[in-house]
Amino acid sequence: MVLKVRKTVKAPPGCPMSKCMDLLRGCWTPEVLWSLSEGPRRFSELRRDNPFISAKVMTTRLRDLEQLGVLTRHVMPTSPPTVEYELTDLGRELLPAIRSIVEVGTRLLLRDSNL
Amino acid sequence: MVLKVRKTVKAPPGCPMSKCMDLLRGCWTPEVLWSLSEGPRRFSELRRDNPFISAKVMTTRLRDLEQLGVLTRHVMPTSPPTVEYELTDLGRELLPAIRSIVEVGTRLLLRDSNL
DNA sequence: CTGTATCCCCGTGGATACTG
DNA sequence: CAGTATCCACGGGGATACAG
Repeated sequence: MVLKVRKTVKAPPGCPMSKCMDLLRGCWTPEVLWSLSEGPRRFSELRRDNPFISAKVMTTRLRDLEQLGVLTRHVMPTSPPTVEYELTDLGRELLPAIRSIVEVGTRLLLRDSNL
Repeated sequence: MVLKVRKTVKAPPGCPMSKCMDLLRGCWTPEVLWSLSEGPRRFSELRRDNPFISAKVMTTRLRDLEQLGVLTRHVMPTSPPTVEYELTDLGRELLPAIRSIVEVGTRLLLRDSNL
């Protein structure tokens, strides 16, 4: 076994932009958070919301985001199991940025179709 | 020589968020665009603005962004050479999203230091 | 001053099969 | 239902040296 010594630093700490981007890392992350913006959702619901995200990636993103304190994972003792994900306060703080991204993207798409 | 046949599709076309994120690809991209938000800048100025971005990556990002129509590259016939980069209209449309990212990040940083 | 050319590492993500 | 386990491909990015 080898310890990871390598620095993973991609941007200097203390920079506002990277502070935010670090939480949005992974090109599917904004989509997942967006799905959660209206309230708690279950794993299968998230998958239905984003049919192009594989189960593996979905799980990875959710685990990472949980680790970062962006969302919470709540397992209910049912059978079959039910798991609910919900944004934390920190997660909700990211929504304005994501909303901007969506708005800009929407405008660009409209532009395209009007050409 | 091998032809690239593999699909590079990361998100379905027609999705607003990916429409915007495609233009912001690369974790240094927002920083570069942010540096250009106040007007045209030269290569060396951009490097000074973002001392953590290597020359190679800076060039790569600038070339990609030029290709995408986000900025223009203007070479002046001086010696030594002078090159100026400037946002296009499309590039300026991305600024609101980037501004949001910066704002959120700033708020998170302030929070941290107030703890 | 404005880049190129290598080389290499690592994270993200796709595909597929399998599980409690 | 809610994941895991593998394996693999690709692209971004760091480091360093070199170039017109």
